[in-house]
Amino acid sequence: MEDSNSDLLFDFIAKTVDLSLSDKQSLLEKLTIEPYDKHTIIIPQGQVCKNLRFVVSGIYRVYRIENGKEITSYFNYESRNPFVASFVSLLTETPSQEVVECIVPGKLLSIKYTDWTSLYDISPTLNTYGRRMAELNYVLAMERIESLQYKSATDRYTSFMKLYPALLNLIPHHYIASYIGVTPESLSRIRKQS
Amino acid sequence: MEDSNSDLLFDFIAKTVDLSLSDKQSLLEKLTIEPYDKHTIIIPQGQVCKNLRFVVSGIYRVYRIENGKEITSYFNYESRNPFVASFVSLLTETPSQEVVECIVPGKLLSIKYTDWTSLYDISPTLNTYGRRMAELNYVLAMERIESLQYKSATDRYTSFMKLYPALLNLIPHHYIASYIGVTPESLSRIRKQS
DNA sequence: TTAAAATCTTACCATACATCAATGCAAATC
DNA sequence: GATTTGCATTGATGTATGGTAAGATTTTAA
Repeated sequence: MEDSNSDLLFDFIAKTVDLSLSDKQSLLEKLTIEPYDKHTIIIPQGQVCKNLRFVVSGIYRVYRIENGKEITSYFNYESRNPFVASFVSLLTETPSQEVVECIVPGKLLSIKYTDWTSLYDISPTLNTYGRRMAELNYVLAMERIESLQYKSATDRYTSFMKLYPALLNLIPHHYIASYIGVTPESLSRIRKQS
Repeated sequence: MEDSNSDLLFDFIAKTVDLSLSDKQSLLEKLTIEPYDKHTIIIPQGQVCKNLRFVVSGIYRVYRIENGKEITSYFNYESRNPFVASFVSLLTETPSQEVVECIVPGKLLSIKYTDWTSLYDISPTLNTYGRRMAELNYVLAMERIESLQYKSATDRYTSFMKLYPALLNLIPHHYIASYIGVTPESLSRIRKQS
Protein backbone atom coordinates (compact mmCIF):
# COMPACT_ATOMS: atom_id res chain seq x y z
CA MET A 1 0.00 0.00 0.00
CA GLU A 2 0.98 3.63 -0.47
CA ASP A 3 3.09 5.13 2.26
CA SER A 4 1.45 8.54 1.98
CA ASN A 5 -1.80 7.18 3.42
CA SER A 6 -0.26 5.29 6.27
CA ASP A 7 1.84 8.29 7.25
CA LEU A 8 -1.37 9.99 8.31
CA LEU A 9 -1.95 7.18 10.78
CA PHE A 10 1.66 7.13 11.96
CA ASP A 11 1.64 10.86 12.52
CA PHE A 12 -1.57 10.57 14.47
CA ILE A 13 -0.22 7.84 16.73
CA ALA A 14 3.06 9.73 17.11
CA LYS A 15 1.18 12.55 18.82
CA THR A 16 0.77 10.20 21.76
CA VAL A 17 3.71 7.74 21.72
CA ASP A 18 7.07 7.51 19.97
CA LEU A 19 6.75 5.00 17.17
CA SER A 20 9.88 3.12 16.21
CA LEU A 21 10.64 2.24 12.61
CA SER A 22 9.94 -1.40 13.32
CA ASP A 23 6.58 -0.48 14.88
CA LYS A 24 5.70 1.32 11.68
CA GLN A 25 6.96 -1.58 9.61
CA SER A 26 4.87 -4.11 11.53
CA LEU A 27 1.80 -1.94 11.22
CA LEU A 28 2.34 -1.24 7.55
CA GLU A 29 2.37 -4.94 6.70
CA LYS A 30 -1.12 -5.37 8.13
CA LEU A 31 -2.79 -2.27 6.72
CA THR A 32 -5.05 -2.15 3.71
CA ILE A 33 -6.77 0.82 2.13
CA GLU A 34 -10.49 0.80 1.45
CA PRO A 35 -12.46 3.31 -0.64
CA TYR A 36 -16.07 3.95 0.36
CA ASP A 37 -18.99 5.55 -1.44
CA LYS A 38 -21.71 7.58 0.20
CA HIS A 39 -24.28 5.43 2.00
CA THR A 40 -22.09 2.35 2.03
CA ILE A 41 -22.67 0.33 5.19
CA ILE A 42 -19.26 -0.61 6.59
CA ILE A 43 -20.54 -2.54 9.62
CA PRO A 44 -24.16 -3.68 9.57
CA GLN A 45 -26.19 -4.19 12.72
CA GLY A 46 -25.80 -7.69 14.14
CA GLN A 47 -22.35 -8.31 12.68
CA VAL A 48 -19.30 -8.55 14.91
CA CYS A 49 -16.89 -5.74 14.11
CA LYS A 50 -13.53 -7.32 13.26
CA ASN A 51 -11.51 -4.41 11.91
CA LEU A 52 -10.15 -1.19 13.25
CA ARG A 53 -10.19 1.60 10.66
CA PHE A 54 -8.66 5.03 10.36
CA VAL A 55 -9.97 7.97 8.37
CA VAL A 56 -7.79 9.08 5.48
CA SER A 57 -10.63 11.08 3.95
CA GLY A 58 -14.41 11.30 4.04
CA ILE A 59 -16.90 11.39 6.92
CA TYR A 60 -18.39 8.40 8.68
CA ARG A 61 -21.24 7.97 11.09
CA VAL A 62 -21.96 5.39 13.78
CA TYR A 63 -25.61 4.99 14.70
CA ARG A 64 -28.10 2.69 16.35
CA ILE A 65 -31.61 1.81 15.30
CA GLU A 66 -34.09 2.24 18.13
CA ASN A 67 -37.82 1.85 17.43
CA GLY A 68 -37.12 2.17 13.73
CA LYS A 69 -35.27 5.45 14.22
CA GLU A 70 -31.61 6.06 13.62
CA ILE A 71 -29.79 7.54 16.61
CA THR A 72 -26.27 8.80 15.97
CA SER A 73 -23.58 7.71 18.42
CA TYR A 74 -20.79 9.79 16.90
CA PHE A 75 -19.06 10.95 13.74
CA ASN A 76 -15.61 10.09 12.48
CA TYR A 77 -13.51 12.28 10.27
CA GLU A 78 -9.91 13.11 9.67
CA SER A 79 -9.21 16.04 11.93
CA ARG A 80 -11.22 14.74 14.85
CA ASN A 81 -12.01 11.26 16.07
CA PRO A 82 -10.32 9.42 13.19
CA PHE A 83 -10.71 5.82 14.40
CA VAL A 84 -13.70 4.12 12.87
CA ALA A 85 -15.25 1.04 14.45
CA SER A 86 -18.13 -0.17 16.51
CA PHE A 87 -15.83 -0.14 19.53
CA VAL A 88 -18.15 -1.97 21.88
CA SER A 89 -18.52 -4.79 19.36
CA LEU A 90 -14.78 -4.76 18.61
CA LEU A 91 -13.80 -4.91 22.27
CA THR A 92 -16.42 -7.35 23.47
CA GLU A 93 -16.56 -9.49 20.31
CA THR A 94 -20.33 -9.36 20.37
CA PRO A 95 -22.68 -8.53 17.46
CA SER A 96 -22.73 -4.81 16.83
CA GLN A 97 -25.76 -2.86 17.98
CA GLU A 98 -24.35 -0.03 15.93
CA VAL A 99 -24.23 0.56 12.20
CA VAL A 100 -21.15 2.19 10.71
CA GLU A 101 -21.85 4.07 7.49
CA CYS A 102 -19.98 6.30 5.09
CA ILE A 103 -21.78 9.65 4.72
CA VAL A 104 -19.15 11.57 2.75
CA PRO A 105 -17.09 9.44 0.31
CA GLY A 106 -13.48 8.77 1.20
CA LYS A 107 -10.86 6.24 2.13
CA LEU A 108 -10.12 4.30 5.28
CA LEU A 109 -7.03 2.46 6.41
CA SER A 110 -8.07 -0.90 7.79
CA ILE A 111 -6.44 -3.49 9.99
CA LYS A 112 -7.85 -6.74 11.36
CA TYR A 113 -8.36 -6.23 15.07
CA THR A 114 -6.63 -9.54 15.78
CA ASP A 115 -3.61 -8.23 13.88
CA TRP A 116 -3.78 -4.97 15.79
CA THR A 117 -3.86 -6.69 19.18
CA SER A 118 -1.10 -9.09 18.14
CA LEU A 119 1.08 -6.00 17.78
CA TYR A 120 0.53 -5.35 21.49
CA ASP A 121 2.54 -8.49 22.23
CA ILE A 122 5.52 -7.53 20.12
CA SER A 123 5.49 -3.78 20.83
CA PRO A 124 5.16 -2.29 24.32
CA THR A 125 4.81 1.09 22.62
CA LEU A 126 1.73 0.01 20.72
CA ASN A 127 0.34 -1.67 23.82
CA THR A 128 0.70 1.64 25.62
CA TYR A 129 -0.93 3.39 22.70
CA GLY A 130 -3.88 0.98 22.88
CA ARG A 131 -4.30 1.90 26.51
CA ARG A 132 -4.06 5.60 25.83
CA MET A 133 -6.61 5.31 23.06
CA ALA A 134 -9.03 3.50 25.34
CA GLU A 135 -8.45 6.06 28.09
CA LEU A 136 -9.07 8.94 25.73
CA ASN A 137 -12.24 7.32 24.43
CA TYR A 138 -13.36 6.93 28.03
CA VAL A 139 -12.74 10.60 28.81
CA LEU A 140 -14.69 11.65 25.72
CA ALA A 141 -17.53 9.32 26.64
CA MET A 142 -17.67 10.82 30.15
CA GLU A 143 -17.92 14.30 28.67
CA ARG A 144 -20.77 13.03 26.53
CA ILE A 145 -22.56 11.60 29.57
CA GLU A 146 -22.11 14.88 31.41
CA SER A 147 -23.65 16.77 28.55
CA LEU A 148 -26.60 14.38 28.18
CA GLN A 149 -27.27 14.27 31.91
CA TYR A 150 -26.95 17.95 32.82
CA LYS A 151 -27.31 20.12 29.75
CA SER A 152 -30.33 21.34 27.82
CA ALA A 153 -30.75 20.53 24.14
CA THR A 154 -29.77 24.11 23.28
CA ASP A 155 -26.57 23.80 25.31
CA ARG A 156 -25.75 20.52 23.61
CA TYR A 157 -26.25 22.09 20.21
CA THR A 158 -23.92 25.01 20.95
CA SER A 159 -21.35 22.55 22.33
CA PHE A 160 -21.64 20.52 19.16
CA MET A 161 -21.12 23.63 17.06
CA LYS A 162 -17.89 24.39 18.89
CA LEU A 163 -16.64 20.83 18.68
CA TYR A 164 -17.60 20.00 15.11
CA PRO A 165 -18.06 23.32 13.27
CA ALA A 166 -16.89 21.75 10.02
CA LEU A 167 -19.69 19.21 10.00
CA LEU A 168 -22.64 21.58 10.02
CA ASN A 169 -22.61 22.28 6.31
CA LEU A 170 -21.39 18.87 5.23
CA ILE A 171 -23.98 16.51 6.67
CA PRO A 172 -27.78 16.42 7.05
CA HIS A 173 -29.01 18.18 10.16
CA HIS A 174 -31.11 15.27 11.34
CA TYR A 175 -27.89 13.33 11.90
CA ILE A 176 -26.79 16.10 14.22
CA ALA A 177 -30.22 16.16 15.87
CA SER A 178 -30.01 12.48 16.75
CA TYR A 179 -26.44 12.94 17.99
CA ILE A 180 -27.42 15.63 20.45
CA GLY A 181 -30.48 13.63 21.43
CA VAL A 182 -33.40 15.59 19.98
CA THR A 183 -35.77 15.27 17.03
CA PRO A 184 -35.01 17.10 13.76
CA GLU A 185 -38.01 19.32 14.49
CA SER A 186 -36.61 20.37 17.84
CA LEU A 187 -33.22 21.06 16.32
CA SER A 188 -34.89 23.27 13.76
CA ARG A 189 -36.52 25.28 16.57
CA ILE A 190 -33.24 25.53 18.46
CA ARG A 191 -31.49 26.81 15.35
CA LYS A 192 -34.23 29.36 14.77
CA GLN A 193 -33.72 30.85 18.22
CA SER A 194 -30.01 31.46 17.88
CA MET B 1 0.15 -3.83 54.92
CA GLU B 2 -2.03 -6.90 55.45
CA ASP B 3 -2.06 -9.44 52.67
CA SER B 4 -5.71 -10.33 53.17
CA ASN B 5 -6.82 -6.93 51.87
CA SER B 6 -4.55 -6.85 48.86
CA ASP B 7 -5.61 -10.35 47.88
CA LEU B 8 -9.02 -8.91 47.06
CA LEU B 9 -7.35 -6.63 44.52
CA PHE B 10 -5.11 -9.37 43.14
CA ASP B 11 -8.05 -11.70 42.69
CA PHE B 12 -9.97 -8.99 40.92
CA ILE B 13 -7.13 -8.27 38.51
CA ALA B 14 -6.56 -11.99 38.01
CA LYS B 15 -10.03 -12.28 36.49
CA THR B 16 -8.63 -10.39 33.51
CA VAL B 17 -4.88 -11.14 33.30
CA ASP B 18 -2.49 -13.64 34.86
CA LEU B 19 -0.57 -11.86 37.59
CA SER B 20 2.92 -13.14 38.31
CA LEU B 21 4.28 -13.26 41.84
CA SER B 22 6.64 -10.40 41.06
CA ASP B 23 3.72 -8.34 39.71
CA LYS B 24 1.95 -8.85 43.02
CA GLN B 25 5.11 -8.05 44.92
CA SER B 26 5.66 -4.79 43.04
CA LEU B 27 2.06 -3.79 43.60
CA LEU B 28 2.07 -4.75 47.24
CA GLU B 29 5.01 -2.44 47.97
CA LYS B 30 3.06 0.56 46.73
CA LEU B 31 -0.32 -0.12 48.34
CA THR B 32 -1.65 1.49 51.47
CA ILE B 33 -4.94 0.92 53.23
CA GLU B 34 -7.24 3.81 54.10
CA PRO B 35 -10.29 3.68 56.39
CA TYR B 36 -13.13 6.11 55.61
CA ASP B 37 -16.10 7.31 57.61
CA LYS B 38 -19.49 8.17 56.21
CA HIS B 39 -19.56 11.56 54.48
CA THR B 40 -15.79 11.82 54.24
CA ILE B 41 -14.77 13.61 51.05
CA ILE B 42 -11.99 11.61 49.45
CA ILE B 43 -11.47 13.88 46.43
CA PRO B 44 -12.85 17.43 46.64
CA GLN B 45 -13.92 19.40 43.60
CA GLY B 46 -11.04 21.32 42.05
CA GLN B 47 -8.31 19.01 43.29
CA VAL B 48 -6.33 16.85 40.89
CA CYS B 49 -6.94 13.19 41.66
CA LYS B 50 -3.54 11.56 42.24
CA ASN B 51 -4.45 8.12 43.58
CA LEU B 52 -6.18 5.07 42.26
CA ARG B 53 -8.20 3.28 44.94
CA PHE B 54 -9.88 -0.08 45.24
CA VAL B 55 -12.87 -0.97 47.41
CA VAL B 56 -12.19 -3.42 50.21
CA SER B 57 -15.43 -2.52 51.96
CA GLY B 58 -17.98 0.28 52.09
CA ILE B 59 -19.81 2.22 49.35
CA TYR B 60 -18.53 5.31 47.60
CA ARG B 61 -20.15 7.86 45.34
CA VAL B 62 -18.76 10.09 42.62
CA TYR B 63 -20.81 13.20 41.89
CA ARG B 64 -20.67 16.64 40.32
CA ILE B 65 -22.14 19.89 41.52
CA GLU B 66 -24.20 21.60 38.85
CA ASN B 67 -26.20 24.73 39.71
CA GLY B 68 -25.82 23.90 43.38
CA LYS B 69 -27.22 20.42 42.88
CA GLU B 70 -25.34 17.18 43.32
CA ILE B 71 -25.51 14.90 40.30
CA THR B 72 -24.26 11.36 40.78
CA SER B 73 -21.86 10.02 38.16
CA TYR B 74 -21.61 6.50 39.57
CA PHE B 75 -21.24 4.35 42.64
CA ASN B 76 -18.33 2.18 43.68
CA TYR B 77 -18.56 -0.90 45.84
CA GLU B 78 -16.89 -4.20 46.25
CA SER B 79 -18.83 -6.57 44.05
CA ARG B 80 -19.26 -4.11 41.19
CA ASN B 81 -17.15 -1.26 39.92
CA PRO B 82 -14.50 -1.49 42.66
CA PHE B 83 -12.03 1.10 41.36
CA VAL B 84 -12.51 4.47 43.01
CA ALA B 85 -11.18 7.66 41.42
CA SER B 86 -12.19 10.70 39.49
CA PHE B 87 -10.93 8.98 36.35
CA VAL B 88 -11.12 11.98 34.08
CA SER B 89 -9.00 13.98 36.53
CA LEU B 90 -6.64 11.05 37.07
CA LEU B 91 -6.12 10.46 33.35
CA THR B 92 -5.94 14.07 32.22
CA GLU B 93 -4.20 15.44 35.33
CA THR B 94 -6.68 18.30 35.49
CA PRO B 95 -8.63 19.52 38.55
CA SER B 96 -11.50 17.20 39.29
CA GLN B 97 -15.00 18.36 38.38
CA GLU B 98 -16.17 15.42 40.42
CA VAL B 99 -16.34 14.86 44.16
CA VAL B 100 -15.58 11.40 45.53
CA GLU B 101 -17.29 10.68 48.83
CA CYS B 102 -17.70 7.76 51.18
CA ILE B 103 -21.40 7.04 51.76
CA VAL B 104 -21.11 3.74 53.64
CA PRO B 105 -18.01 3.43 55.88
CA GLY B 106 -15.27 1.08 54.79
CA LYS B 107 -11.71 0.67 53.62
CA LEU B 108 -9.93 1.40 50.38
CA LEU B 109 -6.64 0.18 49.02
CA SER B 110 -4.77 3.14 47.60
CA ILE B 111 -1.86 3.56 45.24
CA LYS B 112 -0.31 6.72 43.85
CA TYR B 113 -1.24 6.90 40.18
CA THR B 114 2.37 7.66 39.26
CA ASP B 115 3.36 4.45 41.04
CA TRP B 116 0.61 2.56 39.25
CA THR B 117 1.69 3.79 35.81
CA SER B 118 5.36 3.13 36.62
CA LEU B 119 4.36 -0.52 36.94
CA TYR B 120 3.28 -0.43 33.30
CA ASP B 121 6.92 0.02 32.35
CA ILE B 122 8.18 -2.94 34.31
CA SER B 123 5.23 -5.28 33.74
CA PRO B 124 3.65 -5.88 30.31
CA THR B 125 0.93 -7.79 32.13
CA LEU B 126 -0.07 -4.75 34.17
CA ASN B 127 0.18 -2.54 31.10
CA THR B 128 -2.27 -4.87 29.38
CA TYR B 129 -4.48 -4.76 32.45
CA GLY B 130 -4.48 -0.96 32.36
CA ARG B 131 -5.64 -1.12 28.78
CA ARG B 132 -8.35 -3.66 29.57
CA MET B 133 -9.56 -1.55 32.45
CA ALA B 134 -9.81 1.52 30.25
CA GLU B 135 -11.58 -0.49 27.55
CA LEU B 136 -14.06 -1.87 30.04
CA ASN B 137 -14.74 1.58 31.46
CA TYR B 138 -15.34 2.78 27.92
CA VAL B 139 -17.83 0.01 27.21
CA LEU B 140 -19.69 0.77 30.44
CA ALA B 141 -19.72 4.48 29.61
CA MET B 142 -21.18 3.72 26.17
CA GLU B 143 -23.95 1.69 27.78
CA ARG B 144 -24.65 4.66 30.01
CA ILE B 145 -24.83 7.00 27.03
CA GLU B 146 -27.19 4.60 25.27
CA SER B 147 -29.47 4.56 28.28
CA LEU B 148 -29.47 8.36 28.71
CA GLN B 149 -30.00 9.00 25.02
CA TYR B 150 -32.71 6.44 24.23
CA LYS B 151 -34.42 5.31 27.39
CA SER B 152 -37.17 6.84 29.53
CA ALA B 153 -36.61 7.59 33.20
CA THR B 154 -38.69 4.54 34.10
CA ASP B 155 -36.54 2.32 31.89
CA ARG B 156 -33.39 3.73 33.45
CA TYR B 157 -34.73 3.02 36.91
CA THR B 158 -35.53 -0.61 36.11
CA SER B 159 -32.08 -1.00 34.53
CA PHE B 160 -30.53 0.44 37.65
CA MET B 161 -32.47 -1.99 39.80
CA LYS B 162 -31.11 -4.92 37.80
CA LEU B 163 -27.54 -3.63 37.86
CA TYR B 164 -27.33 -2.46 41.46
CA PRO B 165 -30.09 -4.26 43.39
CA ALA B 166 -27.96 -4.27 46.53
CA LEU B 167 -27.77 -0.48 46.65
CA LEU B 168 -31.49 0.28 46.86
CA ASN B 169 -31.79 -0.29 50.59
CA LEU B 170 -28.31 0.92 51.49
CA ILE B 171 -28.22 4.45 50.13
CA PRO B 172 -30.58 7.46 49.98
CA HIS B 173 -32.88 7.37 47.00
CA HIS B 174 -32.06 10.87 45.86
CA TYR B 175 -28.54 9.64 45.06
CA ILE B 176 -30.12 7.09 42.76
CA ALA B 177 -32.42 9.75 41.30
CA SER B 178 -29.51 11.94 40.29
CA TYR B 179 -27.68 8.92 38.88
CA ILE B 180 -30.53 8.03 36.55
CA GLY B 181 -30.99 11.69 35.71
CA VAL B 182 -34.29 12.64 37.37
CA THR B 183 -35.39 14.59 40.42
CA PRO B 184 -36.12 12.77 43.69
CA GLU B 185 -39.79 13.68 43.21
CA SER B 186 -39.88 12.01 39.81
CA LEU B 187 -38.14 8.90 41.15
CA SER B 188 -40.74 8.69 43.88
CA ARG B 189 -43.51 8.75 41.26
CA ILE B 190 -41.74 6.15 39.16
CA ARG B 191 -41.41 3.88 42.17
CA LYS B 192 -45.07 4.36 43.00
CA GLN B 193 -46.13 3.09 39.58
CA SER B 194 -44.19 -0.15 39.70
C1' DT C 1 -35.22 18.55 -17.69
C1' DT C 2 -38.38 16.65 -15.05
C1' DA C 3 -39.97 13.65 -11.53
C1' DA C 4 -39.11 11.65 -7.25
C1' DA C 5 -37.11 11.50 -2.92
C1' DA C 6 -35.00 13.47 0.93
C1' DT C 7 -34.56 17.26 3.90
C1' DC C 8 -35.86 21.29 6.49
C1' DT C 9 -39.17 24.19 8.55
C1' DT C 10 -43.48 25.52 10.82
C1' DA C 11 -47.79 24.85 13.42
C1' DC C 12 -50.63 22.58 16.73
C1' DC C 13 -51.25 19.51 20.36
C1' DA C 14 -49.55 15.82 23.68
C1' DT C 15 -46.62 14.26 27.24
C1' DA C 16 -42.75 13.39 30.33
C1' DC C 17 -40.45 15.39 33.57
C1' DA C 18 -39.20 19.65 36.42
C1' DT C 19 -40.35 23.00 39.79
C1' DC C 20 -42.46 24.69 43.85
C1' DA C 21 -44.65 23.94 48.05
C1' DA C 22 -46.59 21.26 51.83
C1' DT C 23 -46.67 17.23 54.74
C1' DG C 24 -45.29 13.08 57.15
C1' DC C 25 -41.75 10.22 58.74
C1' DA C 26 -37.40 8.61 60.46
C1' DA C 27 -32.84 9.24 61.94
C1' DA C 28 -29.55 11.89 64.18
C1' DT C 29 -28.52 15.17 67.87
C1' DC C 30 -29.10 17.40 72.12
C1' DG D 1 -37.50 12.06 75.39
C1' DA D 2 -37.68 16.18 72.78
C1' DT D 3 -36.07 18.56 68.86
C1' DT D 4 -33.92 19.23 64.84
C1' DT D 5 -32.52 17.76 60.39
C1' DG D 6 -32.71 15.10 56.29
C1' DC D 7 -35.47 12.26 53.36
C1' DA D 8 -39.58 10.48 50.82
C1' DT D 9 -43.92 11.41 49.19
C1' DT D 10 -47.81 13.95 47.14
C1' DG D 11 -50.34 17.62 44.62
C1' DA D 12 -50.63 21.61 41.56
C1' DT D 13 -48.62 23.75 37.89
C1' DG D 14 -44.91 24.99 34.38
C1' DT D 15 -41.85 24.00 30.56
C1' DA D 16 -39.02 21.63 27.26
C1' DT D 17 -39.24 18.49 24.03
C1' DG D 18 -41.84 14.85 21.33
C1' DG D 19 -45.44 13.43 17.85
C1' DT D 20 -48.00 14.31 13.88
C1' DA D 21 -48.91 16.54 9.78
C1' DA D 22 -48.34 19.74 6.12
C1' DG D 23 -45.77 22.71 3.12
C1' DA D 24 -41.33 24.52 1.22
C1' DT D 25 -36.88 23.58 -0.41
C1' DT D 26 -33.10 21.06 -1.91
C1' DT D 27 -30.93 16.97 -3.68
C1' DT D 28 -30.96 12.86 -6.28
C1' DA D 29 -32.26 10.09 -9.91
C1' DA D 30 -34.55 9.05 -14.23
